[in-house]
Amino acid sequence: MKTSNKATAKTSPGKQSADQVSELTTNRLSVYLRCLHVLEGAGVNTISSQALAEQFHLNAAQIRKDLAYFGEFGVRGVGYYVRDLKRHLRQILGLDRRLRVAIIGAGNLGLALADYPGFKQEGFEIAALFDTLKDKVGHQSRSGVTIHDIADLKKVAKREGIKIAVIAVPAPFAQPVLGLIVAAGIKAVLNFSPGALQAPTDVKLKSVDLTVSLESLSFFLAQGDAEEK
Amino acid sequence: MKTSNKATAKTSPGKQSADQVSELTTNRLSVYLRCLHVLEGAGVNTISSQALAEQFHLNAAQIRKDLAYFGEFGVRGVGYYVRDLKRHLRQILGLDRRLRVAIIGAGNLGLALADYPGFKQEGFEIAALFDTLKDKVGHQSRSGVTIHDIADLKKVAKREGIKIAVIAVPAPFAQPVLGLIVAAGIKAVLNFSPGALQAPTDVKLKSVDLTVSLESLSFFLAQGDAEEK
DNA sequence: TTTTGTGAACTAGTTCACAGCT
DNA sequence: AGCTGTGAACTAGTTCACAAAA
Repeated sequence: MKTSNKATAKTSPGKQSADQVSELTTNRLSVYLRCLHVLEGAGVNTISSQALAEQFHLNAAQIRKDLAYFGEFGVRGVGYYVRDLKRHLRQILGLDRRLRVAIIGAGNLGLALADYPGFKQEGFEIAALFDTLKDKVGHQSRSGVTIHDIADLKKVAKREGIKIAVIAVPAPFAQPVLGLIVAAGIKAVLNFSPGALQAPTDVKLKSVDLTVSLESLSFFLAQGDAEEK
Repeated sequence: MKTSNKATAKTSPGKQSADQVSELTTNRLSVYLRCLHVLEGAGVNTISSQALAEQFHLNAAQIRKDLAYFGEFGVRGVGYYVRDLKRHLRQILGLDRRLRVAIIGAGNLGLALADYPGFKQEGFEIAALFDTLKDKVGHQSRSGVTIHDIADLKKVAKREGIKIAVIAVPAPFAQPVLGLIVAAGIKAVLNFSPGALQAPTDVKLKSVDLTVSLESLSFFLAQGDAEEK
């Protein structure tokens, strides 16, 4: 990084400004971290962007550019030290701490997510489930997560230090539930219910819409059928 | 559509060329269709792109452009007829037929997806579950979907006319399972396991990576914490 | 020599703005 | 008058290609 850098006024000159990092970039950081896990497991100490790109079907220039937003982690002529870069990425992604998650909706999907092993892996901890049904409240998921009354969301969220909420309720309840989440002071939400939700700008809402995904696949199939004559 | 259109050689001039429609566009078509469901339910007969955009927080020009890829569905001075456009969108998305889906992996997530009501809604039908565990094979999900041995995937897929596969197995099995899916002649796959998979070009693979989604939220929280002083 | 970090070039996607149809 | 359909302008994202560092 040249110090005589005239353009693109960076707010904090050292690194970690993250002024306006695209979501596509942050998603890729997560992918890179997973690649590094694999490499570390294979006993690799150092990796070039080129080699990383080839091994995991990525683009070398993009890897370098994504990483360069946050600092100079590479060594010219060598590449990146796997352990070092992994540590940096975990720190950038905020994974260097336990992140407590609440799942709203103790139906099929909510309970499945609560027991999903992939979450625990990288520092996420399912701290609570919430539902409205009286005969679910007080019980636990298979893995031992307690189901609370959704009316207690704010109280339990504060007590348990919950930072992320997952919406797994039927579509008509999604927007009101989001309201409760926002009122509880939670700033990051992963939504599994179909349809767009409206959230304040200081709350990060990410949606996984299974219907849209499936219909997109259906479109692909319909096109294929139409084209082949 | 002017007939004196010189550039951008369309393969089939009438409509429905869909030469190279972006995935972002097809995802939005699915969103539009859902909006139209709502409007139809509310008894609305006709809607302008402007009104549609305002009501559902979309962009009017984008709606028009997305739709114009596939034909001239609007009426100048009026807008779009809700019932008509809905029918067109269902046809474009290939939803004017039952689409049979198989879920591979009868664990928590697979079983939850099998019973997910959102799927049945728009013509999708969960026709079969697959697993390797002998004590699961032969049983049924809560909603009555039979669990087959994954070794029978090809046979059952042919018999049941399965067009879409959903991967809900632990990460290490995802790539080999995809191999079986491809060998069974299924051309559209929705993958829930973390990590990138390699598929032939004639197979459409769509991945929902929960880890990436959560880590992206974590990044957002980490940035917020770092900036507020 | 090898490989990073990065301006420049390119490609994709979105929004504007308006001619032309109803 | 009202609204679509669409080139043109703009914005975002990706890839190239190379100077500078180790």
